Amino acid sequence: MAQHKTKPKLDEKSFLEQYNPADFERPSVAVDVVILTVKNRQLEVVVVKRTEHPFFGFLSLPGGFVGITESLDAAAARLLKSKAKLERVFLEQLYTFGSPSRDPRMRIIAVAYYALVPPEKLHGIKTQMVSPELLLAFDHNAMLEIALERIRGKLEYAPISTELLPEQFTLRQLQDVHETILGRRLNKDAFRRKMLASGQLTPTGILETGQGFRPAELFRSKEQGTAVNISQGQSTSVKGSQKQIKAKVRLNPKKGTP
Amino acid sequence: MAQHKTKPKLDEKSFLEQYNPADFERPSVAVDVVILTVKNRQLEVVVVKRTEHPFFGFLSLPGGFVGITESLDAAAARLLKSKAKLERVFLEQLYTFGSPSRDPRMRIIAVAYYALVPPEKLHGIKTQMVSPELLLAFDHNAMLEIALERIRGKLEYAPISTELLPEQFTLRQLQDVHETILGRRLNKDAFRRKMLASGQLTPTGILETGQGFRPAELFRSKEQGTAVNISQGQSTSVKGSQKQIKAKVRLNPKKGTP
DNA sequence: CAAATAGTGTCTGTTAGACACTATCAC
DNA sequence: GTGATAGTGTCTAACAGACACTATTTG
Repeated sequence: MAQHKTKPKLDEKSFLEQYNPADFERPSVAVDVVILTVKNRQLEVVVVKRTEHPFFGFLSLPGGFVGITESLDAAAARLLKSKAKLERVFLEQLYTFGSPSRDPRMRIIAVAYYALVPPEKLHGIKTQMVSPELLLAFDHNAMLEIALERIRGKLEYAPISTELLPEQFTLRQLQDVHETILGRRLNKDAFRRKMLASGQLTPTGILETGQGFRPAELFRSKEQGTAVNISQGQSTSVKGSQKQIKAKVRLNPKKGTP
Repeated sequence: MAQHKTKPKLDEKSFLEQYNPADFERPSVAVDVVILTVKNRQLEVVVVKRTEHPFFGFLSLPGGFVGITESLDAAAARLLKSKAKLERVFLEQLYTFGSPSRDPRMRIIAVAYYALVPPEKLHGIKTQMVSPELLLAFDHNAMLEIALERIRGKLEYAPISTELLPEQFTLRQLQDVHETILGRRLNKDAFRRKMLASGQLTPTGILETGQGFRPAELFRSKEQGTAVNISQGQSTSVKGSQKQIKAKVRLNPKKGTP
């Protein structure tokens, strides 16, 4: 055997010798979070670069162990805050991954969560475009895939798409988000009708400006609250401005003067 | 406390410092299974009587700890077999419950599964009618509630209702199952049209007999496989008879002589 | 024959897709 | 005015609900 390979090779073996997984009575439980956003008609996911073995140098989803007195939801919210500085965003449990071989070090059962956030809240946070080429550590590609399936399905009956937009948005922006998630174009008229009839949107009477064409009315989502209620921190209102839209307070003539 | 044996030097200091299995308090991980069936137009769930504290004497869902080398799916399948003698049935992961106080003894994280089985497979197994009066131990009422939500939602797009019927069944039986799960009556014509158009059913050309009125054609579900594939045991075909139906092999005149 | 349910045909109301048209901004 | 998109109106196709009608069994 070549012994002179002095490169500090990952000493996984000695770890396993010392802590044989077969001796463990209990698995560890971790939480991994699929944090998704839509930016420029493109799905992106928050990733971190691994600095430890296994998958050293690979990208992975942010994750961490669940404290012994901490609920799963609280652990997910804590990770969201510590790894992506996110605090009051849509967060929901996704699926639990428990293959005995999913982590070569030891038995770790991972409860996956997914979060939806507008891109404005991710300044300075590392993201990657969601694509078939994206390679993640562990079974994190499976987690990402299941998260996408979940939101695609949920899009049809739950008002989750507004979680990916600023507080105020136009119907065109909302349609862009839907088209990006579903990966196909949608009918404009039908989309408008369905959204307006759903009762999930509140018209603000404010029109966007600065677009070079007829301005659209801004809407906001009816208060729904996040899926996971974190009873820490207080209700801070989200900034309602987006880069290409400068909302000017002006009544929609249609609403004001019939 | 110098040990006689020096700890092996590991490259992954941070990993060991943070997650030394000897120091890190880990939760136990259990699997609980919501086993549902429909009997006489009534939803029923498999329960066991607790013989230990806490909730001594209460009813609970069948459950047990996950083996250290066992996948979650395998643990659920094992419990299904040991507690209800069920082997090749629809089984799917539901949700993971991790409140630190959900078990007063110790921290136990429970991965809930749900299974759908025809009532014929539950001879000798204790079940309870699903009703608001049913009181279960721990957070098992929440598990049951989430299982019901899941199947109600899934009924609309997935062929899961056939899992609650014998291999061959009439459209009326299928509609009964749907009505029981949804808790409301459905339109007969629309139900027939939708089911036949869905491509999920295969007509057998066989008619039921002994009903005292015009016999209905028997259908079977197109092979789909169970959600959780258990690679133990072999493919045994399910008995196709139900108590009130004696299927006689006779061609459906409509199909044979147009 | 009567009773009871299976299965078919048809009308209607709702909704999504398609398309045409008008409205309103920046330039 | 021109260019571009917002928003409305209307026709059509697909489909679910409703109901009437025929078909087929047991007794």
